[in-house]
Amino acid sequence: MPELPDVAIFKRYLDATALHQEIEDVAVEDPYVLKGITPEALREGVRGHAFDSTRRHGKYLFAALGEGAGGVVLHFGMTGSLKYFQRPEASPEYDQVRFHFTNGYQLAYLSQRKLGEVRFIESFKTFIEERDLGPDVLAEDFDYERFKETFGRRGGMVKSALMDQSTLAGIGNVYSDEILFQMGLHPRRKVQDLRPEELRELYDTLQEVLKTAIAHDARPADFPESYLTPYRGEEDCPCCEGKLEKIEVGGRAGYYCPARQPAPSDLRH
DNA sequence: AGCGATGTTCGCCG
DNA sequence: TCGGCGAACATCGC
Repeated sequence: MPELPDVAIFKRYLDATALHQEIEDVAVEDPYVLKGITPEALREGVRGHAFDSTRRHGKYLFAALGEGAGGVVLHFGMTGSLKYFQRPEASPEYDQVRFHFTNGYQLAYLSQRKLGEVRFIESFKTFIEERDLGPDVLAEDFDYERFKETFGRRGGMVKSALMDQSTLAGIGNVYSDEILFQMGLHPRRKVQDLRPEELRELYDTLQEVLKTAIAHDARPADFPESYLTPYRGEEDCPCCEGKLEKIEVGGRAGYYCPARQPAPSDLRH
């Protein structure tokens, strides 16, 4: 479930495995996942270089080749991930792009449903601007003032606003539900109806939830017992004796606890 | 066999 | 100009 915490773990994984390894070749299984570049041009761009640092912005991971050589942007869609391996029998299914290193290892970009993308770009900063991505919600300089400026101006429902990547970068369907559950905020509350202290608490909660997820390697099974995510799709609420509700918000399935996250008055009649 | 799924984009409408 | 909505993208699992 590649949202910010998952991509943060992919970043750590790439940093611990494929960094500083000379790239010998690139194999593209399905060019469909390559956007804006041909397999040949990608190979031309990376061969002989090494990934020398990585950066993450929201759900995007950038692996830089260093010294103005550009780099590779990875986006994981709904089903993407990375695997670093050596022996052919360890080769994963659904690999779309493989970077072969001179040490005999490969880094595979996997995407079972091909909704992710791989790009070759010059500048990550430019890419972020062109994509119109909002601030990364775990960036150093993303303070409460910044949150108020961007998110606080939003109209619409709080769940939809949290998931809008041009407002805030990094939060998707699963973590928006978790953030709202932890705070006890109904997904259909209007952003403009939030009291100042609620807006402040939302900022604190979203940071706390994302950091907690990363601290648990973005593995829902390891999340604290008070977390909703492992219970998505199940009936019983982890916080009380009641049942979770499933509703549609902005075309996405949202799960919440009606007891903990009371509906706003304008939704009752 | 049909439907839903963790993501993004685009066009249409109010 | 923004937000809501539905469809589209590709594919798999239930």
